[in-house]
Amino acid sequence: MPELPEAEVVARQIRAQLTGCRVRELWVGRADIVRQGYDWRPWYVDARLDSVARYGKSIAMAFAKGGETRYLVAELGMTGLLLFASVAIKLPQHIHARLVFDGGKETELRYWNPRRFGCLRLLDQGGLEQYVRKRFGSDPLAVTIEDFTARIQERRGRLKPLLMRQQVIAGIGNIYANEILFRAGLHPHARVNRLAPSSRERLYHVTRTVLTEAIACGGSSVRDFFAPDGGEGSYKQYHLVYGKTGQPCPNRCGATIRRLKGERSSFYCPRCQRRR
DNA sequence: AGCTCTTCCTGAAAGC
DNA sequence: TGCTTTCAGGAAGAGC
Repeated sequence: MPELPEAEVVARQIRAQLTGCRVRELWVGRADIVRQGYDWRPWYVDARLDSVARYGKSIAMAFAKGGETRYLVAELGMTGLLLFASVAIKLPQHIHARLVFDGGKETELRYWNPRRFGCLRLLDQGGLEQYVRKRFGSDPLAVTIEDFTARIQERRGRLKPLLMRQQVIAGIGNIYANEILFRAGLHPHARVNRLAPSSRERLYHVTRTVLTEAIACGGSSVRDFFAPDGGEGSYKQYHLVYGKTGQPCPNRCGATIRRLKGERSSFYCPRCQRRR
């Protein structure tokens, strides 16, 4: 499941490989995968890929043509991938869209998504701004410690859902939320507004460290994450709690990792992550 | 505001 | 072995 680090790896590879290339064709295999702007497909022909950005877990490609800029935004959902054609050839099913650039096989990008929790959007400048404003809060790698703690302390609920709330902090999903909370020594159900200032600051730094390290590793390939070039991320080997129910706590505290019931897989150490 | 439940969807894994 | 059932999960929306 691509989260911020995986999306960042995807954006970087596309940026390196395809920036400046001209679109020959935008092929869409199933119309319902394009959630917004389906009728704008023809515009993209002959446009050039100008830049690639990441918002939370989404990847936004900016195309330029005749002084105008439009965007193709990809939400990967759980199982979505953007793959260069040479890689996608191994995954013939579930390719819902293809972006064909001038220059042959190495310059084709395919959107693969078997479960289709995810979509594509074709947006103009205003559409992109609205999309970003509505859905994405602060980027954890760009936000200052002051903004981060201010955003957090005014909230009332539990810590883990807040950390995964895209409108507040954008890009963190279940895997990294679990890893961050363990490393910060904070319980998933800790009350956000009762965190000590030192805990909030620790959370800020741990979040950035975990995400930065994960990006440097190329992300986590937990089930089926592949970068556009087919590479797998290696950060999974540094996971301390995710998917490790019953195993001894990596801090050697003597407790075993638990999984909270009635909730989407929260993995934590009951001794190292106290609720207070 | 925040919490829980439901929906979307497919393939892997578990159950019989 | 082969069929059926369950489950996982990001995000959005409904209802409380």
